[in-house]
Amino acid sequence: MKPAPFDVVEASRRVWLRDWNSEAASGMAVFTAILRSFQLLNDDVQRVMRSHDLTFARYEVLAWLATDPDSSVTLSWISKTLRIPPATVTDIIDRLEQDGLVRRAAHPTDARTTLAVITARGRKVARNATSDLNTEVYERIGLSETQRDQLIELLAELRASGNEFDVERSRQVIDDLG
Amino acid sequence: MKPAPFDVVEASRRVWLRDWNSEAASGMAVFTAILRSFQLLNDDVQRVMRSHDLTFARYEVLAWLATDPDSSVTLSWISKTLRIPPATVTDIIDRLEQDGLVRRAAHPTDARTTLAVITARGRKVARNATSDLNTEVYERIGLSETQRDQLIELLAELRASGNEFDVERSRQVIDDLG
DNA sequence: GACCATTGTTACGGAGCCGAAGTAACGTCC
DNA sequence: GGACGTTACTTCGGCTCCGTAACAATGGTC
Repeated sequence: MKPAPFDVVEASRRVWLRDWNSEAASGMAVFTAILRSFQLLNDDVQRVMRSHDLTFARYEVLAWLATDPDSSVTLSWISKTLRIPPATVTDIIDRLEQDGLVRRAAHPTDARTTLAVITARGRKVARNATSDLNTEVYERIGLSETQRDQLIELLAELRASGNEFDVERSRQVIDDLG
Repeated sequence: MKPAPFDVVEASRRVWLRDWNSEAASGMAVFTAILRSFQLLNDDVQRVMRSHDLTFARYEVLAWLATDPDSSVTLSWISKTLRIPPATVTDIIDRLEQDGLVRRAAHPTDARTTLAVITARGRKVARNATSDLNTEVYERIGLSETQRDQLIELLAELRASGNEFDVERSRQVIDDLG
């Protein structure tokens, strides 16, 4: 996509400062900047996804399944962790199953819950897609390592304050990964 | 929506550092952090939009029309500036027109182009929606003024390096606003 | 006047979200 | 051990936006 004729974030900010207040203006600028940055990167991500016959949502599920040592995960875990509505999880798993990348399995003790299990083919697809994402998008983001860290840190604070994840439990869970 | 059980960004980063390289890991973390921050704020934005019978895309168009002194703008300008595909612009204007918030008008000199003109009702709706967005989302973002500025600055650099907007022309255009 | 670019529209399928309803299984509390 | 509320997943219909492609009409250029 071609560049916009000007920086919409900065332009909007001027308008907001004129018509509203500085608190609203900076908040608006934060949201708009995040939205536009997302769109920018997402365009590239989608391109890679299409070349692997995936969508980002399907890829995300696959990627988590591929990293999990047990290679299986409950559908509700997917919904909670990736913040995907249950009805959409059903769609996604349907499609992944249909493509032979995942299969549904019964939970050993809880008859209500369904497990998603990655297949060998799914594992291969996940690995290839991630490899492409890395070289074609992630490694090309135009920021220094220091800037990336700052950005990640600021957004972590934004998310924590908005209760996007459980700050208390997070440390334990993550330490368990290592 | 309820918080995720842990910080997915940080968890993914550990996995990436184990399986790939630090460049890919920080890039992935940047994208994921932006995505999740967007989702977090967007949930609130959508809530406000729904209460005004708008979508964010329709609101954005309306808000720009409301601030423009001439109150009219070509459809192609909308497409380029807000990065909305032409076919979607047609949909959006159709709906705004149907709701009586905007009307189409012929361009005075170029018979190919169509102008979108905001109505009095559209102006009122835009103002109310913005007011709610400000108090219910933008003014509540959990970052200090300094942090917001840092964040906006980092994202501006990310966008500029990704050619999201025309850096050269942007200064002129924005100075013209003031 | 021929040629190409730009503008907007139409049509089609795909993806994900929303809301609401429904089924089935689990857990708890009296 | 039965009633009740909760949790897990599915189904359905509708909506919005995207991607692609084709098309008509106009404008600009050589």
